[in-house]
Amino acid sequence: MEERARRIVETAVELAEKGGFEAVRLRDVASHAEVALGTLYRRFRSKEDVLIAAFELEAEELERRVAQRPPRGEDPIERVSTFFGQATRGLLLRPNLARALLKAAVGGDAELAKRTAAFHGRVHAMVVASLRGSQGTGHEPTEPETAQADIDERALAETLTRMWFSLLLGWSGGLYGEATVIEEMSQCVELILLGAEQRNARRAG
Amino acid sequence: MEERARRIVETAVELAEKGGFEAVRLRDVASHAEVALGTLYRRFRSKEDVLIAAFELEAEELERRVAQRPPRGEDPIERVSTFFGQATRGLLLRPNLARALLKAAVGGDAELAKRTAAFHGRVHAMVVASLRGSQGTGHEPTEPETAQADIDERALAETLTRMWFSLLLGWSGGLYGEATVIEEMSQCVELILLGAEQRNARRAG
DNA sequence: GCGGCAACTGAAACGTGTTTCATTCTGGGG
DNA sequence: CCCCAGAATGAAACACGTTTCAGTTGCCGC
Repeated sequence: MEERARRIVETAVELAEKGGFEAVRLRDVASHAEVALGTLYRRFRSKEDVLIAAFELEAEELERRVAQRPPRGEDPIERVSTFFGQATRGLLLRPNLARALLKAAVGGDAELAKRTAAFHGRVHAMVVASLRGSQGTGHEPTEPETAQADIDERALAETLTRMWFSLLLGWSGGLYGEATVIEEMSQCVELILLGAEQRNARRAG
Repeated sequence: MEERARRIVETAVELAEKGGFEAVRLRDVASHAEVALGTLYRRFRSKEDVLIAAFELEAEELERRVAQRPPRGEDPIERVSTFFGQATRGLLLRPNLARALLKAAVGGDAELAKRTAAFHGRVHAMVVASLRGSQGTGHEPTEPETAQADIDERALAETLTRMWFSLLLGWSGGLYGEATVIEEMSQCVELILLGAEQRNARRAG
């Protein structure tokens, strides 16, 4: 990321940490980042755009953490639950920032929704890795036989990621606390992975 | 709902149908509803507040439709899938309005998040009814033995409703079309209900 | 009727996201 | 060294959600 853009995003993060979405006033962002407002608008289409860029940084951080300490455990259910627990706790370390990022992620227009979808895609990859219990990037060559499983894994990961996002939105609205998000997410992982097992068994049988 | 408030919400719905969230300019709403802006702000805390009130009307409409033609079928999975299909198609009949309502539902503050949660609650009740295959309101007296099942049903319904909402957000952002929402939702219903079956079987066994 | 209080009104003002524009800077090619 | 296209700047303007307020209206108890 180019120097000015980086400063802009960093400043937005600082302000969001302190006071959430509303505290990120673009005039302040521009002046603290020492750029003109027009420059900010040359790089970013909107306030949401700036914050979604920050969300992408957050995703990178999560990827680093997961790469360092990949979820262990025998059971895929356990590994995936652990992953989401880790991700949730990491994001919610800075609650005001997290709320601001979520608001930006759902508040943007269709163009920005694609960038949010890309963020989801990065989470999927980590979920798939947790499912498999490998530290792979999710794109190693696989045997033809596992291609179908691949598709299924991806669909499961997408579903779980959507679920996670939805729980985070509930947290953001004050409906439940961090512990509830993690607990509910574990329940969901269990339900959905058990369901997938069962469905595959029925189709095979 | 009081006369003026009703006119305000109706006007907001009309404008939202035509041009979505941004087209609902509160000055226009007030003047078309023939009230002063100050009056609008006496009744509603914000633009989101007005639109969430509209969302509640939408919920009532859905409840009427479901009461008239409750989802049939032998299988709970089939009934719940049918319910969500019906709900999705009903909401997406007016896509601009639907997007506006969703944006309001996720964009509000903590206070409004509670009202959104209440909307979810109404959907839960319909999901539970579909699960059971009865047209009940969800509050008939139940035998003590089914109390535990009740809790489980409610948790399942909440999970499914969150899932639905999350898919609607994806639709709203242009990530997928109506058919995809319905299809994905069916997959989820299948996965989650099979998973619940399986989990209960394991715990019992 | 009448007084008074609460609601309504119209209009202005404010804050902040976003746009515009004339001017100034800057770095790379002649 | 000079030129200039593209980028950056500073400042003003605009749009719209939201707030404020002084004046008006309408209703309810007396």
